[in-house]
Amino acid sequence: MTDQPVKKPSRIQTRNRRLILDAALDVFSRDGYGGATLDAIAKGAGLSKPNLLYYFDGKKEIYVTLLSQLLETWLDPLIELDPEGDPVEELLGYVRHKLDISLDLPAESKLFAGEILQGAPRITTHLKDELKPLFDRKCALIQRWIDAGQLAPVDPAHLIFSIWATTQHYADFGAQLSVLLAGQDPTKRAHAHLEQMFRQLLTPETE
Amino acid sequence: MTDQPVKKPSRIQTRNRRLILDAALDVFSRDGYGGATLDAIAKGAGLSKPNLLYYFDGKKEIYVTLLSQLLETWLDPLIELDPEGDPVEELLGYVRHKLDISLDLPAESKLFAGEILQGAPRITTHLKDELKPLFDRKCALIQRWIDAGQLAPVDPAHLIFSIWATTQHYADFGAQLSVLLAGQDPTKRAHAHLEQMFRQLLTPETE
DNA sequence: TCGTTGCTTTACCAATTGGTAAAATTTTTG
DNA sequence: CAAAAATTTTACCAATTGGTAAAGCAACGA
Repeated sequence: MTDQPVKKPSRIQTRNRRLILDAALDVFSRDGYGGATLDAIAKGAGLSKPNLLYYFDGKKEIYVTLLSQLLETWLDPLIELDPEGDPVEELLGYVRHKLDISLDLPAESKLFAGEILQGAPRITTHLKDELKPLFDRKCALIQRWIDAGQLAPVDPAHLIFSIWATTQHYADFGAQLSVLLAGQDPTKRAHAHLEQMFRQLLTPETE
Repeated sequence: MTDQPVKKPSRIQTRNRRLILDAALDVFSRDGYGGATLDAIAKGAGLSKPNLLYYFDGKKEIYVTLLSQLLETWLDPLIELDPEGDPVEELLGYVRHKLDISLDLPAESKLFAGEILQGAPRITTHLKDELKPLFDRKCALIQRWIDAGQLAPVDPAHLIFSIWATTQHYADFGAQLSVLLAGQDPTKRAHAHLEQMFRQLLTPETE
């Protein structure tokens, strides 16, 4: 069973692949998959186009690599929901964490949103294999918390959707926000608002 | 001041422009602006490409026409927020209405989301001139309701963002939802969940 | 019925795009 | 250092794309 034709990558390889992926994130998130060009990515990475294609097999592979790496970062905070912790605080912590990510890494969020928007044609497999099982586990956990009376009765799946929607909104619709808020920084108020909303929704009635 | 070189459009014109815009909505919302092609739109409309360009001056004009028509439909339900009605019910009605639109017209929602996602480069003007003033007026209205004690104290702007985010999510992230919910229809539970969440958030404390 | 106008088709085209072949160069290794 | 391997450049190319020119056809008012 010694099938390891995979050599460890050279320093040059790691550096250039990194450069390419960074540039690609910029371009793909700004122009969408269809609007992005290899020339733009190559330019952004400071490489020639054929050189770029020496590291990746094509436009699609760059894109998919980017997305699947991203998906892991994306799932992490959800994984960290601790069954042992206080349910309300765990979920509010998740909201905070998600919002921080959206505010700090809008390009990543946009890339992901753009792919889903177009029907997720290139990552449905990843969604099914990685996101779905995790999602199901966390829904079950939330349901257990509710059954134990530690959480107000909410629909676990749609609660998660609401968290995703409200937090991602600050990244994905950033262009709209900056028009509507006339450029003022939404960070503090966003945090306060989501905290208020979800705390009220989740806190169980203590009679 | 008799400057009216604008003739009323012929029946053929209205029909073909409609055909084109319908096809364009399909293509743009599925492939994004950059990924969409005039050939695909022409094919969808059942016209030749040059024929299509007889009705519109180019790709961009089709797209912008589509978006600005859409923006009006988009603003309508917000306009209808009635200062005379019961605040909580008015806002919950808005949530319901928005959710219905997302569920019924996902392509429209996706088109809009896609444009914002890419920084709204082609409709910032529209946003500033039409959406912003309306948004400001409605924020002020919500604030008045709060001051009158008819609504729990929330941040008006971020409340609106949350409504937009949660309702649009069902259209824009439809591909993700259908993976996570394994195809079951989210309609009923979505309505119930959002009603529960926003009612709780908005109902003022009656002590 | 004729001429004007409006609509459609045919035949193009220049620019861009994703991608390749192979030579030239640099880096690593024995 | 010399050979082998890895990396980069140069020179391409076929397909696609947004768009045009101009001829053909249809409709309609006088």
